This record gives sequence, C-alpha cells and structure tokens, in this order.
Amino acid sequence: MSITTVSKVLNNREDIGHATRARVLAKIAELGYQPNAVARSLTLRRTHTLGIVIPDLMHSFFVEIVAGLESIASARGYGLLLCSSNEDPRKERDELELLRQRQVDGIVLASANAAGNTDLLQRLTSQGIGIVMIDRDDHPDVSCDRVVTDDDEVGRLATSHLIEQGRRAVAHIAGPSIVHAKRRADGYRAALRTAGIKPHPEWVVRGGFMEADGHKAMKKLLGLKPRVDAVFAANDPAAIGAMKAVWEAGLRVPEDVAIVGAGDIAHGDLLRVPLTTVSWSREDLGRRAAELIMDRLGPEPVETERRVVIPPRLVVRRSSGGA
Amino acid sequence: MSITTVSKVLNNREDIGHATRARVLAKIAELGYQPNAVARSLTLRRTHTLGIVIPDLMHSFFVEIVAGLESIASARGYGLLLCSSNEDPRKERDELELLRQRQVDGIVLASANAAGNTDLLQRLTSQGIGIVMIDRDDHPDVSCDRVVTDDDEVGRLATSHLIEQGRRAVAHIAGPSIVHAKRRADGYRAALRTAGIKPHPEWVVRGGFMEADGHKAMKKLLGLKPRVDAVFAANDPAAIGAMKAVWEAGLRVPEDVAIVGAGDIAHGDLLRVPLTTVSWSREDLGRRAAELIMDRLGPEPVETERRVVIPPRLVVRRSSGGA
DNA sequence: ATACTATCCTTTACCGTTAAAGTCAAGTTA
DNA sequence: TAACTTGACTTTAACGGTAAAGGATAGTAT
Repeated sequence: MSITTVSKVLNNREDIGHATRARVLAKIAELGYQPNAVARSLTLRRTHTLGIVIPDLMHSFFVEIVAGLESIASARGYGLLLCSSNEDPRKERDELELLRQRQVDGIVLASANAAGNTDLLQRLTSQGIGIVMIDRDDHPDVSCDRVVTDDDEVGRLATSHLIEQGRRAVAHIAGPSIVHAKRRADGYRAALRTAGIKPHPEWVVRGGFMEADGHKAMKKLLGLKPRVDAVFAANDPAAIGAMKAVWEAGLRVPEDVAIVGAGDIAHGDLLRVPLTTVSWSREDLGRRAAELIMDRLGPEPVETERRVVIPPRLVVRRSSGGA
Repeated sequence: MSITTVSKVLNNREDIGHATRARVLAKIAELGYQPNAVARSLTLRRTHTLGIVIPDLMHSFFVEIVAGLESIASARGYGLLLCSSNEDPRKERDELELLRQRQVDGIVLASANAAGNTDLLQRLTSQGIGIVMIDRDDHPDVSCDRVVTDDDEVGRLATSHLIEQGRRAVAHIAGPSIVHAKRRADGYRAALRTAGIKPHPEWVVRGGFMEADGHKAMKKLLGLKPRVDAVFAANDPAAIGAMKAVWEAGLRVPEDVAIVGAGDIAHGDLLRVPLTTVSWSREDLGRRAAELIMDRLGPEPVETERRVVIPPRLVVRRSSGGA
C-alpha cells in the first residue's frame, strides 16, 4: 500500500475504493498514526497558522481581541502564534520577522508605531502574507485590511460628556504618536471648540498607553494652576494610572478631577470608582479581523482591501461625575 | 555555488572559507533571501515553537503567565502557539492534538480537568514532547515538570484570615474537581477545625473558576439561614462574581459578607471594594515554566522530572474587613 | 475480439532545508 | 615522488507529506 494512498484517504480524495479506505483507516487507528503538520505545510505552502502581534499583553483590550480571534481561528483549525511588542517598534520588527520565517498564512497587527516598520510590512504583503491592522490606522502605504473604530468620535464623546457634566478645564492625556491617538486628541479639541472653550496647550500632555504613562502625565497635570477639573485619557490603563495619581495627591475622583478613559477595560465597572469610558466591541473587532484574514485564505481569496469600522459609544460610570 | 554552502554560511559552520562566506552574505543581502523555518523544522525535527494551553483567556492570572512565558520564549527565538480550552476538556484535547500535529517542542499546560486527557498527555510525553503543568497538580501518572503553589496553604491563609476578622460562618465557593481546587477546600476545612469551628456541609458550594460560577454560587449561599458572614472563593474571578451577587442582594462587602479570593487578579486593588486575596507570583510561575521547558530543549537536555513550588502569601485589602 | 474508458492505485518529483558522505586540489610527510 | 592530510566545497539522501503523471485491471462500446 503506497504512502500516497494513505494521504488520499486522509484528504478524502475521490479515487479511493471504499474497501481500501476502510483498510487504511483501520491500520491508522491500529498504529496510532498522526500526520505531521510541518511536512504538510512545506508542500502545501500553507501553515494553517495566523500570527498576532499586540503591543501589550497586560491590557484586557487586546487580550479580548485575541480571545475573539482565537475562538474563530481554532474553530477553523488554525493555530495562533502570539507575539507581544511591548510597544517597542524594534521588538515588533523582530516578531514580524519571526512570523514571516515561520510562513504564517496571515498576520493580525496592532502596530506599536506610526511609521517604523512600513517597509517590512510592505515586503510581507508583497510576499502574499495578508495583514489585518486592528485598532490602528497607521502605515497608510501598506495595502492591508483594517478593523478600526472612529477615533475622532471617541475623543468627542468623551470630552463633550465631561463638558456636559459642567467641567471646563478639561485636560487630555494623549497617547503615543500614532494615528488613532492623534485622532482622539483631535476629537478632544473639536469638542472643546464646539463648546466654546479655548483649548489650553498645557492641558494636553503627551503620555502613552500604559498605566505608568497615565500616572506620570497626571502628576504633571496636577501641577497646573489653576488645576484642571477633568481629564480624558487616551485609553483606560492610562486613565487608571491617572486615577491613582489623583488619589496619591489626596484628591477625589470625580469630585476634584473627573476622568474618562477609552477602550472599556475589563472590570472597569468594578473599580473603586467605576470608570467612565468609550467602548467599542473587542469581540466584534477580533471576529471581524479573523473573518477578513480567513476570506483571504479560502478557495477563492478576496483580494480587495477592506476596512471595517466598529462604532464607539459612551459608557457612563462614576469617574466622570455622570450616572 | 551549492545550496549546502549557503546553509553552512547561515549556520556558521567551520568549513567555509571567509572569501566564500563574504560572497554568500553579500548575495543574501542583495537578493533579500530569508530562510524558511518550516523546511528547517522538518529536517531538524525542531519547530522552535512552544504550545501553551490555558483554560481562560479573560483571566489575568493566566495572561500574566503567558506574558512571562512569551518574554522568555521570544528572547530565545521561540514562538508561542496560544490555545484556550475555555475550561472544556474536549476543547483542551483538540488543542493538544493540534499542538502535537504541529510538532511543538514543548507544551505548557494548565489543564481544565482532573483526569480526562491523561492518556493523551502520556502519549505526548512518550513521543518526547516535554510538558510543564502550571498551577495544576492533576494527572499524577503523567511524567512532566510542574510549577504549582501550595494550595493547602492558600486555603488556610484565606480562611484563617477571615476567622481572625471575627467571622464564624465562613463559606467556601469551591472550584471544579481538580486537585488544586480540592486542596484549597482542604485548607479551608483545616483552618476552620484549627479554630474550633465545625465546618457546615452547606457552607461549601461547588462553583467553578469563572466569574459566572462565583455569582451563581453566592446566590445559593445567600439563601442559607442563618446567613454566612464570610466567603473564601476558590479564585478571584469567582470572588468578583460573588461580590456582584452580594451587591445585587442589597448587602455590603465586607460589612455583611467578607470575601477573600485567590490568585491576585489584575486591578484587584482598584475594585470598588479592593479584593483581599492570596497571591503567588505569576511572573515567577511563567518564567520558571519557561526555564523548565527550555532546559529540556538545550544541547544536553535535563531529563529528570522537576517540581517548583511558588509560595503563596496573603494580600489583605478591604473586601475581607481587614486593613 | 479489439479498442476505448473509467476506476483505483502506484510512481515520480518536489516543497526548502540539513547531515553525512564524497570530491578535489593543494600542502605535507616519508 | 608517491602516499597521506587537510581544507573547502559539492553531491546525495533524507525529513514527511502532496500533486501530477503513470500503470493495471475490469467493464463497455464497436
């Protein structure tokens, strides 16, 4: 009995008699044979593996996306190679190289930086590795699918909510220099202007997306005179860091400083002061990303560049003085 | 110039003249050649990939372990195939099969069940795939390394702390039927006995490790008369579920019901009522697991079965009425 | 009876890499 | 000078699968 025959049985090919098929299956069960996916990948040029690169494993936002992706990938027999860039473009580059060498069929990426690895991303797509950028709108010259939210709107929702609570000195802890962080800042400024408030340059502090960034930025903001009475932080971990800084300064949230974050971190509703935030579905985000990738891997691949926008909504809790 | 010569250059073999080496390297740079890790894996029978199977991606406890593992794996050029069993033995089995087919070099596993997949695990180890069980002491017949905590002590620490706070009707929301959950229950009972309190059978409710489990179990406990005045939940998500149930019943934590969890979930200190918990280092756990696996993959593999115990300590916050 | 066809299985070649054995020229030894 | 080393590269075979082409056998058409 030839090896090819066995291969055909396992792949349910037509040209195998059912007597032979049964015999092969019996023998497989008897010997406990298990196919080698590495060898199969080599010939098929398909690894049935997706890579995902996220900037922060400690942030539930990305973990929830990973979970959404994992459930779809695993249901379709795809494996998930998980990489964390720790917001470091160099590590991101290394991880992307690793994924390329391992011939993953597609990459889901929340890029850590605005421009640094554009060349590499272009090389990857030109080699036929589909990329889906999630929650990031950077690297405009890279041809890939995108799943994003409306970040302008995120900034507007958060800021105008604070203004509606009667706050006037509304500060912003800005994210790193990537497009969606900038758009949140744009939305923040737009909301201030709409309310007829002149945005004070010192109200915007470049922070970052990690808790420590928010903590540091808030300490700086608390030094301002007159003190700000509200803060929109670029994301929830930064908002939590900011809350801690407020408490350390002996002040209260929201009475002294109202805070709104973005991203709807896990257990944000259970915090000492439940965190008002702007939310958009991570589950949808992960699932849509998985679908976009999978569509490029099916029998007749979708080639068009697609863009999915997940709408944001305000989730009012106590930290903003609302509710 | 032969393909082998190129291979030798890339592997820094001795028997290559430096003129040739330079010529090859120049050509590689010129052509942008990148080796194919799949093909390399096939010949070397090493994928430089580790699999990790955890029961709950939404639980920061495991995510922190994954993060610890990822940092070490990635630093050594290993990839990480992430799988979630969702506490379902069948899915766990599927994921393990997937990892086997993909020829991962080692598996880190927090098993979802006590006995279900022992046969498969034995097959994996007998095929030379090293396994490290983390935070789990089940499957005693599987020869593998283990990184665990002292779960008896976890239960004792939590329970005796509640008793020290003056509570007498101390209930326990038990985990699933896996060894470490049972040991936490044993520790709970031991602490009660030591304090001269007769453990009431109805005080122990079989729950589970997810937030929903704790919520359901607590609702059941709140039906008891006389009401319990303290609860040790088998882990933090269950404790959080329990807290929610207490609040929904219009009661207060810790005044009416004191609560202690286990595992030190992320942001447990920032909760509306900061959660008292028993903590053991996830970073250590992940790192030690990575080291144990790596030791089996080096040039002279460690073959002995090893066991690392991470000591637990009590972290007192407000939910227990302490602090 | 001969040629054609369909069915079912086998042979061959290849995926991209590495280990082991082989070649060959130049240098060394006796 | 003939035989042996040594260094530097090449050839061959293998890893475990799959695609494509190549038989063999039986059934059908002419």
